[in-house]
Amino acid sequence: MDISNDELEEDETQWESRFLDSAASPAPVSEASVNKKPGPPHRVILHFDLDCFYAQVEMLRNPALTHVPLGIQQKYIIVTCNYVARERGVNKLMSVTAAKEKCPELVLVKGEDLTHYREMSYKVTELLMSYCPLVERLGFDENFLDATEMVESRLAQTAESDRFSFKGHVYNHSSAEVQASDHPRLALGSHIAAELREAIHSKVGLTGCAGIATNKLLAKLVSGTFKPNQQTALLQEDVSHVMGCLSSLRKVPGVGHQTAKRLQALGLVSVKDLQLYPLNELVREFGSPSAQRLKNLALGVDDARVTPTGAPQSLSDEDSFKKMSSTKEVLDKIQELLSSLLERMHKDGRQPQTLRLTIRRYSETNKWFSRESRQCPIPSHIGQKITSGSIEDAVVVLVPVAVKLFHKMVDRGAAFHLTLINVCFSNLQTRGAAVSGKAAITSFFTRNTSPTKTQVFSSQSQEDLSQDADGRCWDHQVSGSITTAQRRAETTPESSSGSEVPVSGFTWKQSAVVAVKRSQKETCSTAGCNSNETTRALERQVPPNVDPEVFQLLPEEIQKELLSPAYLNSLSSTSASPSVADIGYTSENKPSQPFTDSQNTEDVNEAAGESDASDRASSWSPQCSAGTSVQGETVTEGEKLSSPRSSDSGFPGNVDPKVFAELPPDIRRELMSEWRQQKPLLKTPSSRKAGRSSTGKEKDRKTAGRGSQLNNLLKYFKPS
DNA sequence: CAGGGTAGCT
DNA sequence: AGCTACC
Repeated sequence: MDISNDELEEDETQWESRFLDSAASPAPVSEASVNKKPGPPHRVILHFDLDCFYAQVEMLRNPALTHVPLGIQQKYIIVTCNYVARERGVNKLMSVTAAKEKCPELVLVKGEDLTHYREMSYKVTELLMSYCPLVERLGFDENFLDATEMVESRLAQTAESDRFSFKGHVYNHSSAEVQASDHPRLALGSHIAAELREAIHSKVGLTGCAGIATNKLLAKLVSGTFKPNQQTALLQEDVSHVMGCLSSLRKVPGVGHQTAKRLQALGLVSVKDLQLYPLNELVREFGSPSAQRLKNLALGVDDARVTPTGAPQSLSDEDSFKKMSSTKEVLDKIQELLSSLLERMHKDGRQPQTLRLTIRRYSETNKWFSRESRQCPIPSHIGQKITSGSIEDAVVVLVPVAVKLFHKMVDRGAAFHLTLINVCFSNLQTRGAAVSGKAAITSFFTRNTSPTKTQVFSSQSQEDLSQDADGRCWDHQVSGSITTAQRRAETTPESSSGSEVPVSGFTWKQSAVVAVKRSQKETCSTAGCNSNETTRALERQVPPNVDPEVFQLLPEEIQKELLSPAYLNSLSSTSASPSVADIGYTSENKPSQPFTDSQNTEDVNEAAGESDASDRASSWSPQCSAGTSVQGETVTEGEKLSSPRSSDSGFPGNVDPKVFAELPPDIRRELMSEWRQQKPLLKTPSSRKAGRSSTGKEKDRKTAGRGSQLNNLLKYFKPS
């Protein structure tokens, strides 16, 4: 059976002319056919997969770990380990106890905080993007790169005698025996892969594998053929061999557990089974698009393009645990997660427009995997607190919102048993300001910056409300209370005045930890331990639209904050936007729509964003890309680097590819980084509906008003 | 599934 | 909002 005809060698002149056509006429190339069928025949796709990524990062951070068996631990499992540990029988996703049995000398490093992994991961992606914009991330440790145009341009420039060998392995062949001249594109692809792996090693310090093939599926399948730090190219003639070697359908990327089960129900277990199964029957089970895709995957056919990933579309933070069943714990956890998330969000520079809270409930009858979530819009005046750096203000306001979302899933007064909480910001809005671009770019590299100077409140949180699992704890009168004055003395020893509490030297997160520890000695909340009159007095003071129960759960300082004239004013000053009430303080039917009234958002942003150019110039100072700079050099073939095709590549339509290719690598990188910020807006699929209010001015706003260096660079761009 | 993320489709 | 998939 002739598999994948469409992927086999085609008439080259036809492809050449198509390529030239689209390169010559940048304008058209209907974006209608956005992610399918399009591409040139003969793509060259690279898949990069870093070796035991987390372990490598930890070994770079602490070279003493390099030669000891090392495991990266998240909770009770080893998520990955270095090769020393693997030699001793340790494997990925092994329980800590099993791993320690196998290898008692195993050194463990906690890997729950992903910050360093995320930073290194983006360094790799951005390095790749400095060579070619078509880079798609898959997790933190894998990247696809569409090298088609790089290959074509080398093909045009390289003498035949210079390109007749493969670098690295060739699947199923001893690569000496392969005539590279029969497979010039893949052979050149293997050279590019080798260069890029070397660049990753020399500039970021990480090793990894690569696969070279004609589509993503194949490149990925083949990349791990030879494992640490090697690469493998796949010739078309060996496609059926690769697919046939897969031990089950589950091994086909794109076929997950559920799909494999449904296929199994149809009697299909091997790849060959699926290849031979009648398409119409498949359509019956999966519908036409999915059926086609599945069958193609089994054949090694994959039309999916390398879709530039761009900046993340959401930021989330989560924690899992054996059991959480008190409201107090939930509140504390939400506060912890939100605090670190807000810090990340601030560094990113974009403004989240929706907040989502996800939980996983315990259930003995292995029903666990299911999660529930609730989300709500974030009014822009609150979002602005994040981008502007008022992180504490944002925490103050968002914690109760998140608690409210929690109570949309878990009844007050009902017992619960959670095993996970996740907090997520999404619907991220790039603002017109230079600030956002800079912050977002540097966010992946920069280390923790200046500590927060002032601490508006010390979070103690209501210890004892926690109480019973019945969840109604905040309703009872609690004895053993301490006085407000005592509490203040304990929680804010730095100052006797409650109004301004400067806590220098602590970041917010650190103070939060400190505060929580202190709070463990406390016995009750402000509300909980007050007499009836006091409680009523407080209730009278509940800010408009704030759920009194939620309000009472809050630390006193937060309550004060919410009652402050400044805060109350902020509610009314943005009359056109939803008040806090709209995002979940009141109980029923708020619109679950993301906040879409962008008009006044724009106004404010514009005002804030158009700071003068000199400010922005400093934002673009060189160290923005420090650490990964691809300084001068090595792109030895600098002039050979092919330029991205502007038409269907997803590359900004207004870039001049020739000019771009000639820019110094670090400048290219910077542009790519910048572009990455815009990319989500350019993406077709879902981001289209989100966030943008059909004022098709997006592009103009973005390209206008960037940093001065960028403005200089922008002269290379044709007006779109 | 474990764990802490992501993205896309429905 | 949930599911499926990927790492």
